[in-house]
Amino acid sequence: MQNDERRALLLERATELFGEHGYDALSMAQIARAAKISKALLYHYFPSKHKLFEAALMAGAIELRERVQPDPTLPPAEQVSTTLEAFLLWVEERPKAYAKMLESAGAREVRETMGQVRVDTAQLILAGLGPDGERPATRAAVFGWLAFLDAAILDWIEHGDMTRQELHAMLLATFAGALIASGAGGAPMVAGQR
Amino acid sequence: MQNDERRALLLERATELFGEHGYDALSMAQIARAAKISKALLYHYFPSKHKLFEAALMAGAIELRERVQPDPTLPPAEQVSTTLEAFLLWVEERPKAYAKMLESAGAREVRETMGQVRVDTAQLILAGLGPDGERPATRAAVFGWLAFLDAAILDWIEHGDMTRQELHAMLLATFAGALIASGAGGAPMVAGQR
DNA sequence: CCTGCTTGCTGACCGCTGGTTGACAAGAGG
DNA sequence: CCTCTTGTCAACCAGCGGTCAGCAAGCAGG
Repeated sequence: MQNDERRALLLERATELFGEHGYDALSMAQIARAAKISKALLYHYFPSKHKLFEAALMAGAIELRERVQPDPTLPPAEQVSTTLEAFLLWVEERPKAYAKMLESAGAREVRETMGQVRVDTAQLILAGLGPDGERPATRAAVFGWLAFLDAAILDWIEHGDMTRQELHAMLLATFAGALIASGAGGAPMVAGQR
Repeated sequence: MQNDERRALLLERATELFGEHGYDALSMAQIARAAKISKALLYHYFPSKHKLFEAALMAGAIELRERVQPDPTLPPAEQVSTTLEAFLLWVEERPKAYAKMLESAGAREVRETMGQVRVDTAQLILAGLGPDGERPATRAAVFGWLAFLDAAILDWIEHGDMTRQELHAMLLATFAGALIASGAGGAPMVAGQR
């Protein structure tokens, strides 16, 4: 079998399995068994479990980024709203996998990688806030809100008793509230995509 | 050495080490070596790593609960404010250990335990909110805010460029903002201790 | 046809982890 | 003196992430 073809196949299968079991409940031996190859061959294509997970994560992140790309012709507040909506739609398509990915963020080996993703996202939002984005309280508020976002989404997925529209409105209002609470003018809410 | 005495000593030492290294970066063999006993003896006192961690966590939780107990003679809004202040003071005394505990929450084996702690905390806050506490959006908002709280605290610990007063004001305003965003009246903010 | 090199692939192994077990030493009570 | 309980540990287990020597097959050159 060709090198690239097999690699792509393995990545696809691994992505699926990670989304089903999470990072630390899934062993390399299991992945190899599911793909009907030896563990050593799996290590031939991916140098470590951490890197394999990263590759699977990045594949998803690229697709997500395309889907939530804000429309720069819209006013800033609209951009935030539609980007958030696109994000929630994306989550709604794969709720269990998203939940497992959030869980996996706590695993020792991938904590730093996932943390970096969050830092990048926060930086994007902060950059859109202009000078307010440099104030420590605003930085903490944006980090806090990203955690709020994920926790609220987990609750949404788990209980299933809210509409996407309700959640969207609550998240958006909380974002504005957090910015105001941090002392930022909260004026030009420019979009931050994920 | 007496049974209870040794057990207490081991618990103390383990609490210290967990606060220093986190759950998954610390092995039972290391704990045993630090206490100058064999691993098997450690397992004689605590049936599993998970239970040992739980015991260490509970010891801290009891102390914390005493310190943040709200004064029921104060008006509800005051109770929230002073409880939050007491909590931040507690964190400020052991910032690194608190951060490590938050990190440890992601480890597979203790995730459920830590999740339960958070559910209990949320329940306490929701109970204080009266009828609004039963609305799905408010429940999600409270869960979200608890995550906001921890993320903002991590940012505060990591960067060290905010005063406790600033953080306190930001967290309190965000809490009110989240409640309003969830559609709750936000009126009688009754205290929820940790 | 044979030889030799590359390439895809594997079984067996390593050090570590959380967790278990059988046995030894010591003190108490008869 | 014997026995029973209690504290203690070395040695072991299966599973983990990760490594390595070597097999099998296809292709090139003589």
